[in-house]
Amino acid sequence: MPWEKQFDVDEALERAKNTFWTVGYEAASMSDLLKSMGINRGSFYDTFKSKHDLMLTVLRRYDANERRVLLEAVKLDRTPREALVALFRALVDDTRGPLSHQGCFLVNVALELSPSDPEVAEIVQIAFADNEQFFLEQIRAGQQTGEIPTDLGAEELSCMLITQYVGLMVLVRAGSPQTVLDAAVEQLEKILS
Amino acid sequence: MPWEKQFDVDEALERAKNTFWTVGYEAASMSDLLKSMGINRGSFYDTFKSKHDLMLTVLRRYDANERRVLLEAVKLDRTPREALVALFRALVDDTRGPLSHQGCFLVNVALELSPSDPEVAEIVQIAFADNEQFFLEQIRAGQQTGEIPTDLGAEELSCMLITQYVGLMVLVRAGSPQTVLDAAVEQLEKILS
DNA sequence: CCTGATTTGGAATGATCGGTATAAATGGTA
DNA sequence: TACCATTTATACCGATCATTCCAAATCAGG
Repeated sequence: MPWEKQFDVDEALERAKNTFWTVGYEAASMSDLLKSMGINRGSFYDTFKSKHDLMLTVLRRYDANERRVLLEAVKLDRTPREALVALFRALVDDTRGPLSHQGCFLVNVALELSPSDPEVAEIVQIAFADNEQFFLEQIRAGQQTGEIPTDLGAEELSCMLITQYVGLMVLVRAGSPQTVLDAAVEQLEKILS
Repeated sequence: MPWEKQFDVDEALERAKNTFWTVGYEAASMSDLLKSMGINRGSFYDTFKSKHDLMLTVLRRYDANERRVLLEAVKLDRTPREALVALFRALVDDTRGPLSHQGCFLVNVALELSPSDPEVAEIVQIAFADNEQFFLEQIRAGQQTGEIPTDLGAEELSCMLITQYVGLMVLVRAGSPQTVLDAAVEQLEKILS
């Protein structure tokens, strides 16, 4: 089995992400991770160095491959306002299905590790700021075409939206009733029109 | 030293809360807890039964003595709209000071334990629903006196407010810039007038 | 069919986990 | 002062923690 890796690194990272996502960083033991990743101890420490480094790798991968990709996907074939609405609808619709009540990986990690882990905190803050920037761009574009009212300050509104984004993800994970999530998004739509 | 407890149970719970609040449930070891509570193992298991039972006790105590008390305090000498504004201002002002960047104990626990701990989930859901009810009452009262616009649905708005509440607490713990927190609250004030 | 670089599974590491057991210390009562 | 219920401090429990280590297994190049 020499000369090349016997397992798919990307697939292993994907599975590690799911374990961290479901139970959190501290509660995910190395045994849990190795089992879900389908590799053995030797391979793990050779390839990923440590549990902490694994988390950083997984987090950066999620940020690039999922968070940013979602923002781009939601813009396709949509006006700015439609893009914002579609994003928030997608967030609360993820509640249905087998992976429900998991919330957002980034938000979960932010709350658990940010205060004690500067490297995580930096990744989280850049991601949050980037989301806020995305909101700001959509709001400004929507205000120019007239589909979003201009009597609301774009900067303040984008800050409220990032707060709403994070809040919704917590409520989803905490198991809040679907009616509450839907109502919150509905109110948001009203404000944007 | 017999005949009566040698330590203040309430004081011990207060200190336990601070430890859970700072590092979370999983990351708080029994050694950490005993040290911060200032009691020994025997006394602990006699009085509090287990780490898990301690968390439930602390959580219920926080809910009754701090969350509910804050809602009542904020209503004193204030109109409904003023009460809502004062509450959100207080949330983001807690960032300053030595206990900053801790967020809300209830929100922290909700995200870490709700998916895996039904007892915690129930306490959290009742607390969130009670906060939402508080928001709804203030909105309706404010709409009757005319200080809050009636073109916004009170139910939807209260759902958005509980989402904002939770979201702000996460951003505080994640270390978001004060400007973002202030802007989000400012936007909220605009919507309420 | 060797050789040797590489990965494998799993044993072993010391530390720490939550929780229990116990014996010494305590101080009001008799 | 002898008694005794109670709390104290600490030794100890098996389990599990993240990590290290190593011999056995593997297979391309020679």
